[in-house]
Amino acid sequence: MNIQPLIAHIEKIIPLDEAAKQDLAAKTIFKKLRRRQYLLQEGDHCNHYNFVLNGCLRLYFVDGKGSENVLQFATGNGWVADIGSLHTGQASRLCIDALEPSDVLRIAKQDLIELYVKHAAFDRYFRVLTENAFVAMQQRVLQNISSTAEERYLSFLEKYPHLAQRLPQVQIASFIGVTPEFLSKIRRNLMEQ
Amino acid sequence: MNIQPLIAHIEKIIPLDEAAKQDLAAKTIFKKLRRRQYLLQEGDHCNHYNFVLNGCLRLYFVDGKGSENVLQFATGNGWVADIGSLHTGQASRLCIDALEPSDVLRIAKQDLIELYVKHAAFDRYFRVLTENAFVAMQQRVLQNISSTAEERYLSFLEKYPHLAQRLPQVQIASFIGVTPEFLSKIRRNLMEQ
DNA sequence: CGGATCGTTGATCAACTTCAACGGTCGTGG
DNA sequence: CCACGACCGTTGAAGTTGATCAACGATCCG
Repeated sequence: MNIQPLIAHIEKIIPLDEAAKQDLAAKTIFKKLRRRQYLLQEGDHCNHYNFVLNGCLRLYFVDGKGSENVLQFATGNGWVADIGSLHTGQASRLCIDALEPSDVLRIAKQDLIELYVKHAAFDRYFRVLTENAFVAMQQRVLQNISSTAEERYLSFLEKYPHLAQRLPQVQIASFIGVTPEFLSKIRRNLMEQ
Repeated sequence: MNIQPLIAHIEKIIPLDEAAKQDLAAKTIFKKLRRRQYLLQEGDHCNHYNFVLNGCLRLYFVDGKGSENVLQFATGNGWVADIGSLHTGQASRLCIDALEPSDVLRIAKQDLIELYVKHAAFDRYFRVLTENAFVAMQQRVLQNISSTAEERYLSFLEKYPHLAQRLPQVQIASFIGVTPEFLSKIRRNLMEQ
Protein backbone atom coordinates (compact mmCIF):
# COMPACT_ATOMS: atom_id res chain seq x y z
CA MET A 1 0.00 0.00 0.00
CA ASN A 2 1.34 3.37 -0.98
CA ILE A 3 0.65 6.19 1.46
CA GLN A 4 3.02 8.56 -0.31
CA PRO A 5 0.26 11.04 -1.32
CA LEU A 6 -0.75 11.36 2.32
CA ILE A 7 2.82 11.91 3.48
CA ALA A 8 3.37 14.46 0.74
CA HIS A 9 0.24 16.29 1.80
CA ILE A 10 1.36 16.42 5.41
CA GLU A 11 4.85 17.53 4.50
CA LYS A 12 3.48 20.55 2.69
CA ILE A 13 2.73 21.80 6.19
CA ILE A 14 5.33 20.20 8.42
CA PRO A 15 8.21 17.75 7.79
CA LEU A 16 7.94 14.24 9.25
CA ASP A 17 10.86 12.24 10.54
CA GLU A 18 11.24 8.57 9.65
CA ALA A 19 9.70 7.35 12.88
CA ALA A 20 6.58 9.43 12.32
CA LYS A 21 6.23 8.15 8.77
CA GLN A 22 6.55 4.57 9.86
CA ASP A 23 4.06 4.94 12.68
CA LEU A 24 1.68 6.61 10.29
CA ALA A 25 2.07 3.87 7.70
CA ALA A 26 1.47 1.23 10.37
CA LYS A 27 -1.85 2.80 11.29
CA THR A 28 -3.18 3.49 7.82
CA ILE A 29 -5.89 1.32 6.33
CA PHE A 30 -6.62 1.23 2.63
CA LYS A 31 -10.20 0.95 1.42
CA LYS A 32 -11.78 0.83 -2.01
CA LEU A 33 -15.32 2.10 -2.46
CA ARG A 34 -17.68 1.53 -5.34
CA ARG A 35 -20.10 4.21 -6.43
CA ARG A 36 -22.88 4.81 -3.86
CA GLN A 37 -21.12 2.81 -1.18
CA TYR A 38 -21.39 4.12 2.39
CA LEU A 39 -18.32 4.95 4.40
CA LEU A 40 -20.43 6.20 7.29
CA GLN A 41 -24.14 5.74 7.77
CA GLU A 42 -26.48 7.73 9.98
CA GLY A 43 -26.52 6.13 13.42
CA ASP A 44 -23.00 4.71 13.09
CA HIS A 45 -20.22 5.96 15.29
CA CYS A 46 -17.62 7.79 13.26
CA ASN A 47 -14.37 6.10 14.23
CA HIS A 48 -12.10 7.02 11.36
CA TYR A 49 -10.60 10.01 9.71
CA ASN A 50 -10.58 9.46 5.93
CA PHE A 51 -8.06 10.73 3.42
CA VAL A 52 -9.27 10.50 -0.19
CA LEU A 53 -6.68 9.31 -2.71
CA ASN A 54 -8.95 9.59 -5.72
CA GLY A 55 -12.62 9.56 -6.61
CA CYS A 56 -15.16 11.69 -4.77
CA LEU A 57 -17.02 11.36 -1.49
CA ARG A 58 -19.69 13.49 0.08
CA LEU A 59 -20.62 14.25 3.69
CA TYR A 60 -24.33 14.94 4.04
CA PHE A 61 -27.28 15.15 6.34
CA VAL A 62 -30.74 13.71 5.82
CA ASP A 63 -33.29 16.11 7.31
CA GLY A 64 -36.75 15.53 8.68
CA LYS A 65 -38.37 15.73 5.25
CA GLY A 66 -36.01 13.10 3.88
CA SER A 67 -33.96 15.41 1.69
CA GLU A 68 -30.19 15.24 1.57
CA ASN A 69 -28.11 18.28 2.45
CA VAL A 70 -24.48 18.15 1.38
CA LEU A 71 -22.00 19.60 3.86
CA GLN A 72 -18.81 18.73 2.03
CA PHE A 73 -17.32 17.10 -1.02
CA ALA A 74 -13.94 15.38 -0.71
CA THR A 75 -11.81 14.58 -3.74
CA GLY A 76 -8.13 13.71 -4.11
CA ASN A 77 -6.00 14.80 -1.14
CA GLY A 78 -9.04 15.82 0.86
CA TRP A 79 -10.08 14.66 4.31
CA VAL A 80 -13.57 13.76 5.38
CA ALA A 81 -15.14 12.62 8.64
CA ASP A 82 -17.91 13.58 11.04
CA ILE A 83 -15.55 15.30 13.40
CA GLY A 84 -18.31 15.95 15.89
CA SER A 85 -19.12 12.26 16.23
CA LEU A 86 -15.43 11.36 16.12
CA HIS A 87 -14.72 13.58 19.13
CA THR A 88 -17.75 13.07 21.29
CA GLY A 89 -18.09 9.38 20.53
CA GLN A 90 -21.79 9.90 19.97
CA ALA A 91 -23.70 8.31 17.11
CA SER A 92 -23.46 10.29 13.91
CA ARG A 93 -26.38 12.10 12.33
CA LEU A 94 -24.44 12.43 9.09
CA CYS A 95 -23.65 10.11 6.19
CA ILE A 96 -20.60 9.71 4.01
CA ASP A 97 -20.80 7.91 0.70
CA ALA A 98 -19.01 7.72 -2.64
CA LEU A 99 -20.27 9.68 -5.62
CA GLU A 100 -17.64 7.94 -7.75
CA PRO A 101 -15.56 4.78 -7.28
CA SER A 102 -12.93 5.93 -4.81
CA ASP A 103 -9.78 4.95 -2.96
CA VAL A 104 -9.46 6.02 0.65
CA LEU A 105 -6.89 5.85 3.44
CA ARG A 106 -8.35 5.55 6.91
CA ILE A 107 -6.94 6.17 10.37
CA ALA A 108 -8.84 4.96 13.39
CA LYS A 109 -9.60 7.45 16.14
CA GLN A 110 -7.55 5.60 18.73
CA ASP A 111 -4.59 5.36 16.38
CA LEU A 112 -4.77 9.04 15.64
CA ILE A 113 -4.70 9.86 19.33
CA GLU A 114 -1.56 7.73 19.67
CA LEU A 115 0.00 9.58 16.78
CA TYR A 116 -0.79 12.90 18.45
CA VAL A 117 0.91 11.79 21.65
CA LYS A 118 3.96 10.28 19.97
CA HIS A 119 4.61 12.94 17.34
CA ALA A 120 3.79 16.57 17.95
CA ALA A 121 3.94 17.13 14.18
CA PHE A 122 0.47 15.61 13.85
CA ASP A 123 -1.03 18.12 16.26
CA ARG A 124 0.47 20.84 14.10
CA TYR A 125 -0.73 19.31 10.84
CA PHE A 126 -4.28 18.79 11.97
CA ARG A 127 -4.38 22.19 13.60
CA VAL A 128 -3.52 23.90 10.34
CA LEU A 129 -5.81 21.60 8.37
CA THR A 130 -8.73 22.32 10.64
CA GLU A 131 -8.07 26.04 10.70
CA ASN A 132 -8.29 26.10 6.92
CA ALA A 133 -11.45 24.04 6.94
CA PHE A 134 -12.90 26.34 9.56
CA VAL A 135 -12.22 29.43 7.47
CA ALA A 136 -13.87 27.81 4.46
CA MET A 137 -16.90 26.89 6.54
CA GLN A 138 -17.09 30.40 7.94
CA GLN A 139 -17.15 31.87 4.47
CA ARG A 140 -19.90 29.49 3.56
CA VAL A 141 -22.02 30.61 6.51
CA LEU A 142 -21.42 34.15 5.43
CA GLN A 143 -22.57 33.42 1.93
CA ASN A 144 -25.64 31.55 3.06
CA ILE A 145 -26.64 34.51 5.17
CA SER A 146 -25.85 37.32 2.81
CA SER A 147 -26.17 36.07 -0.77
CA THR A 148 -28.91 34.93 -3.14
CA ALA A 149 -28.92 31.42 -4.59
CA GLU A 150 -27.60 32.70 -7.90
CA GLU A 151 -24.66 34.40 -6.22
CA ARG A 152 -23.95 31.24 -4.26
CA TYR A 153 -23.97 29.19 -7.43
CA LEU A 154 -21.63 31.53 -9.27
CA SER A 155 -19.27 31.54 -6.34
CA PHE A 156 -19.35 27.75 -6.28
CA LEU A 157 -18.35 27.66 -9.94
CA GLU A 158 -15.48 30.03 -9.24
CA LYS A 159 -14.26 28.20 -6.18
CA TYR A 160 -14.59 24.62 -7.36
CA PRO A 161 -14.46 24.62 -11.16
CA HIS A 162 -13.25 21.02 -11.20
CA LEU A 163 -16.20 19.92 -9.06
CA ALA A 164 -18.68 21.81 -11.19
CA GLN A 165 -17.46 19.73 -14.11
CA ARG A 166 -17.66 16.32 -12.61
CA LEU A 167 -20.61 16.47 -10.20
CA PRO A 168 -24.27 16.02 -11.13
CA GLN A 169 -26.24 19.22 -10.77
CA VAL A 170 -28.45 17.78 -8.09
CA GLN A 171 -25.45 17.46 -5.76
CA ILE A 172 -24.36 21.02 -6.39
CA ALA A 173 -27.88 22.22 -5.70
CA SER A 174 -27.85 20.41 -2.40
CA PHE A 175 -24.47 21.89 -1.50
CA ILE A 176 -25.50 25.48 -2.13
CA GLY A 177 -28.83 24.93 -0.42
CA VAL A 178 -31.48 25.06 -3.15
CA THR A 179 -33.74 22.52 -4.84
CA PRO A 180 -32.48 20.99 -8.09
CA GLU A 181 -35.46 22.53 -9.90
CA PHE A 182 -34.50 25.98 -8.80
CA LEU A 183 -30.87 25.51 -9.73
CA SER A 184 -32.03 24.56 -13.19
CA LYS A 185 -33.93 27.84 -13.41
CA ILE A 186 -30.92 29.78 -12.19
CA ARG A 187 -28.82 28.25 -14.94
CA ARG A 188 -31.40 29.12 -17.56
CA ASN A 189 -31.43 32.71 -16.37
CA LEU A 190 -27.66 32.88 -16.57
CA MET A 191 -27.73 31.46 -20.12
CA GLU A 192 -30.17 34.06 -21.33
CA GLN A 193 -27.69 36.84 -20.62
CA MET B 1 -2.32 41.62 34.68
CA ASN B 2 -4.05 38.37 35.51
CA ILE B 3 -4.11 35.81 32.74
CA GLN B 4 -5.34 33.07 35.03
CA PRO B 5 -8.68 32.62 33.22
CA LEU B 6 -6.81 31.99 29.98
CA ILE B 7 -4.47 29.47 31.58
CA ALA B 8 -7.39 27.72 33.23
CA HIS B 9 -9.16 27.51 29.89
CA ILE B 10 -6.11 25.98 28.21
CA GLU B 11 -5.54 23.52 31.01
CA LYS B 12 -9.01 22.12 30.57
CA ILE B 13 -7.57 20.63 27.40
CA ILE B 14 -3.88 20.15 28.10
CA PRO B 15 -1.65 20.89 31.13
CA LEU B 16 0.99 23.60 30.77
CA ASP B 17 4.38 23.51 32.41
CA GLU B 18 5.80 26.59 34.13
CA ALA B 19 7.89 27.63 31.15
CA ALA B 20 4.88 27.57 28.85
CA LYS B 21 2.85 29.64 31.29
CA GLN B 22 5.58 32.22 31.62
CA ASP B 23 6.12 32.49 27.88
CA LEU B 24 2.39 32.85 27.43
CA ALA B 25 2.16 35.55 30.08
CA ALA B 26 5.06 37.42 28.47
CA LYS B 27 3.23 37.56 25.15
CA THR B 28 -0.22 38.47 26.39
CA ILE B 29 -1.54 41.98 25.99
CA PHE B 30 -4.47 43.30 27.97
CA LYS B 31 -6.98 45.61 26.32
CA LYS B 32 -10.12 47.32 27.54
CA LEU B 33 -12.87 48.13 25.06
CA ARG B 34 -15.79 50.46 25.44
CA ARG B 35 -19.14 49.70 23.86
CA ARG B 36 -19.04 49.98 20.04
CA GLN B 37 -15.26 50.13 19.94
CA TYR B 38 -13.56 48.32 17.06
CA LEU B 39 -11.03 45.60 17.68
CA LEU B 40 -10.69 44.94 13.96
CA GLN B 41 -11.99 47.06 11.14
CA GLU B 42 -12.64 46.04 7.55
CA GLY B 43 -9.44 46.59 5.59
CA ASP B 44 -7.18 46.10 8.60
CA HIS B 45 -4.85 43.15 8.81
CA CYS B 46 -5.88 40.81 11.58
CA ASN B 47 -2.69 40.36 13.60
CA HIS B 48 -4.02 39.14 16.91
CA TYR B 49 -5.92 36.28 18.41
CA ASN B 50 -8.26 37.64 21.08
CA PHE B 51 -9.42 35.93 24.24
CA VAL B 52 -12.43 37.55 25.87
CA LEU B 53 -12.30 37.87 29.65
CA ASN B 54 -15.70 39.49 30.01
CA GLY B 55 -18.15 41.55 28.05
CA CYS B 56 -19.24 40.59 24.55
CA LEU B 57 -17.69 41.02 21.09
CA ARG B 58 -19.04 40.21 17.67
CA LEU B 59 -17.34 39.18 14.43
CA TYR B 60 -19.33 40.36 11.43
CA PHE B 61 -19.31 41.11 7.74
CA VAL B 62 -20.72 44.17 5.98
CA ASP B 63 -22.14 43.07 2.65
CA GLY B 64 -22.65 44.97 -0.59
CA LYS B 65 -25.98 46.41 0.54
CA GLY B 66 -24.42 47.75 3.72
CA SER B 67 -26.09 45.32 6.10
CA GLU B 68 -24.18 43.62 8.87
CA ASN B 69 -24.04 39.84 9.06
CA VAL B 70 -22.88 38.39 12.35
CA LEU B 71 -20.62 35.36 12.11
CA GLN B 72 -19.84 34.94 15.77
CA PHE B 73 -20.40 36.28 19.26
CA ALA B 74 -17.62 35.95 21.82
CA THR B 75 -18.26 36.28 25.54
CA GLY B 76 -16.24 35.23 28.57
CA ASN B 77 -13.60 32.57 27.84
CA GLY B 78 -14.26 32.75 24.11
CA TRP B 79 -11.79 33.42 21.32
CA VAL B 80 -12.34 35.68 18.37
CA ALA B 81 -10.28 36.64 15.31
CA ASP B 82 -10.48 36.67 11.55
CA ILE B 83 -8.48 33.48 11.23
CA GLY B 84 -8.47 33.74 7.46
CA SER B 85 -6.78 37.13 7.50
CA LEU B 86 -4.55 36.06 10.37
CA HIS B 87 -3.19 33.15 8.33
CA THR B 88 -2.95 34.58 4.88
CA GLY B 89 -1.81 38.00 6.01
CA GLN B 90 -4.34 39.55 3.65
CA ALA B 91 -6.52 42.49 4.59
CA SER B 92 -9.64 41.47 6.45
CA ARG B 93 -13.13 41.80 5.06
CA LEU B 94 -14.57 41.31 8.52
CA CYS B 95 -15.06 43.54 11.55
CA ILE B 96 -14.84 42.87 15.25
CA ASP B 97 -16.36 45.26 17.76
CA ALA B 98 -17.68 45.31 21.29
CA LEU B 99 -21.40 45.02 21.98
CA GLU B 100 -20.69 45.68 25.64
CA PRO B 101 -17.73 47.16 27.53
CA SER B 102 -15.25 44.30 27.44
CA ASP B 103 -11.85 43.09 28.65
CA VAL B 104 -9.69 41.21 26.20
CA LEU B 105 -6.35 39.40 26.19
CA ARG B 106 -4.51 39.55 22.88
CA ILE B 107 -1.68 37.50 21.41
CA ALA B 108 0.09 38.76 18.31
CA LYS B 109 0.39 36.42 15.36
CA GLN B 110 4.17 36.31 15.49
CA ASP B 111 4.15 35.59 19.21
CA LEU B 112 1.67 32.79 18.73
CA ILE B 113 3.91 31.20 16.12
CA GLU B 114 6.77 31.32 18.60
CA LEU B 115 4.61 29.68 21.21
CA TYR B 116 3.71 26.92 18.76
CA VAL B 117 7.38 26.24 18.06
CA LYS B 118 8.49 26.37 21.66
CA HIS B 119 5.66 24.45 23.29
CA ALA B 120 3.84 21.69 21.46
CA ALA B 121 1.00 22.04 23.95
CA PHE B 122 -0.22 25.11 22.11
CA ASP B 123 -0.56 23.20 18.85
CA ARG B 124 -2.68 20.69 20.71
CA TYR B 125 -4.81 23.32 22.42
CA PHE B 126 -5.56 25.27 19.29
CA ARG B 127 -6.16 22.10 17.32
CA VAL B 128 -8.87 21.02 19.74
CA LEU B 129 -10.25 24.53 19.99
CA THR B 130 -10.51 24.85 16.23
CA GLU B 131 -12.00 21.41 15.80
CA ASN B 132 -14.78 22.36 18.17
CA ALA B 133 -15.34 25.65 16.42
CA PHE B 134 -15.39 23.83 13.11
CA VAL B 135 -18.05 21.41 14.27
CA ALA B 136 -20.19 24.28 15.51
CA MET B 137 -19.81 26.07 12.20
CA GLN B 138 -20.69 22.92 10.29
CA GLN B 139 -23.88 22.52 12.27
CA ARG B 140 -24.72 26.09 11.50
CA VAL B 141 -24.30 25.54 7.76
CA LEU B 142 -26.54 22.54 8.08
CA GLN B 143 -29.19 24.55 9.83
CA ASN B 144 -29.03 27.38 7.36
CA ILE B 145 -29.54 24.91 4.53
CA SER B 146 -32.21 22.72 6.03
CA SER B 147 -34.25 24.77 8.52
CA THR B 148 -36.70 27.64 8.47
CA ALA B 149 -35.97 30.90 10.23
CA GLU B 150 -38.26 29.95 13.10
CA GLU B 151 -36.43 26.68 13.67
CA ARG B 152 -33.12 28.50 13.57
CA TYR B 153 -34.34 30.99 16.15
CA LEU B 154 -35.60 28.28 18.50
CA SER B 155 -32.35 26.44 18.18
CA PHE B 156 -30.44 29.62 18.95
CA LEU B 157 -32.46 30.07 22.14
CA GLU B 158 -31.70 26.51 23.15
CA LYS B 159 -28.01 26.69 22.36
CA TYR B 160 -27.21 30.16 23.72
CA PRO B 161 -29.83 30.99 26.36
CA HIS B 162 -27.43 33.41 28.07
CA LEU B 163 -26.88 35.29 24.81
CA ALA B 164 -30.58 35.45 24.05
CA GLN B 165 -30.96 37.28 27.36
CA ARG B 166 -28.30 39.85 26.95
CA LEU B 167 -28.18 40.63 23.23
CA PRO B 168 -30.47 43.05 21.38
CA GLN B 169 -32.82 41.26 19.00
CA VAL B 170 -31.33 42.91 15.98
CA GLN B 171 -28.03 41.13 16.62
CA ILE B 172 -29.70 37.76 17.01
CA ALA B 173 -31.62 38.34 13.78
CA SER B 174 -28.37 39.06 12.00
CA PHE B 175 -26.78 35.93 13.44
CA ILE B 176 -29.54 33.59 12.34
CA GLY B 177 -29.76 35.31 8.97
CA VAL B 178 -33.08 37.16 8.90
CA THR B 179 -34.17 40.78 9.01
CA PRO B 180 -35.03 42.20 12.43
CA GLU B 181 -38.57 42.81 11.21
CA PHE B 182 -39.08 39.18 10.37
CA LEU B 183 -37.62 38.02 13.68
CA SER B 184 -40.13 40.24 15.39
CA LYS B 185 -42.91 38.47 13.49
CA ILE B 186 -41.50 35.06 14.34
CA ARG B 187 -41.58 35.98 18.02
CA ARG B 188 -45.15 37.14 17.78
CA ASN B 189 -46.16 33.87 16.15
CA LEU B 190 -44.44 31.92 18.91
CA MET B 191 -46.23 33.99 21.56
CA GLU B 192 -49.65 33.33 20.11
CA GLN B 193 -49.30 29.60 20.75
C1' DC C 1 -36.38 -3.66 -23.52
C1' DG C 2 -37.10 -1.43 -18.74
C1' DG C 3 -35.61 0.93 -14.84
C1' DA C 4 -32.71 4.27 -12.62
C1' DT C 5 -30.76 8.69 -12.80
C1' DC C 6 -30.69 13.29 -14.21
C1' DG C 7 -32.19 17.69 -15.94
C1' DT C 8 -36.14 20.75 -17.39
C1' DT C 9 -40.56 23.25 -17.35
C1' DG C 10 -44.68 25.63 -15.68
C1' DA C 11 -48.21 26.62 -12.13
C1' DT C 12 -49.04 27.46 -7.56
C1' DC C 13 -47.73 28.38 -2.85
C1' DA C 14 -44.91 29.59 1.27
C1' DA C 15 -41.07 32.03 3.29
C1' DC C 16 -38.87 36.01 3.73
C1' DT C 17 -37.61 40.97 2.38
C1' DT C 18 -38.39 45.72 1.72
C1' DC C 19 -40.27 49.96 2.82
C1' DA C 20 -42.57 53.26 5.53
C1' DA C 21 -44.33 54.47 9.68
C1' DC C 22 -44.86 54.54 14.71
C1' DG C 23 -43.89 54.18 19.88
C1' DG C 24 -40.86 53.27 23.72
C1' DT C 25 -36.62 53.73 26.34
C1' DC C 26 -32.39 55.57 27.54
C1' DG C 27 -28.48 58.57 27.85
C1' DT C 28 -26.55 63.07 27.05
C1' DG C 29 -26.10 67.92 26.57
C1' DG C 30 -28.26 72.28 27.10
C1' DC D 1 -34.80 68.91 34.63
C1' DC D 2 -36.26 68.70 30.12
C1' DA D 3 -35.53 67.93 25.22
C1' DC D 4 -33.49 65.73 21.81
C1' DG D 5 -31.45 62.13 19.26
C1' DA D 6 -29.89 57.35 19.05
C1' DC D 7 -31.29 52.93 19.41
C1' DC D 8 -34.56 49.29 19.50
C1' DG D 9 -38.66 46.72 18.65
C1' DT D 10 -43.22 46.42 16.21
C1' DT D 11 -46.70 46.55 12.54
C1' DG D 12 -48.80 46.14 7.92
C1' DA D 13 -48.78 46.21 2.76
C1' DA D 14 -46.57 44.91 -1.23
C1' DG D 15 -42.94 42.61 -3.58
C1' DT D 16 -39.15 38.78 -4.28
C1' DT D 17 -37.13 34.67 -3.76
C1' DG D 18 -37.29 30.11 -3.67
C1' DA D 19 -40.09 25.56 -2.63
C1' DT D 20 -43.38 22.23 -4.01
C1' DC D 21 -45.76 19.34 -7.12
C1' DA D 22 -46.62 17.06 -11.29
C1' DA D 23 -45.26 16.03 -15.65
C1' DC D 24 -42.04 15.12 -19.43
C1' DG D 25 -37.69 13.95 -22.16
C1' DA D 26 -32.91 12.29 -22.36
C1' DT D 27 -29.30 9.26 -21.28
C1' DC D 28 -27.20 5.36 -19.57
C1' DC D 29 -26.75 0.71 -18.30
C1' DG D 30 -27.94 -4.02 -17.05
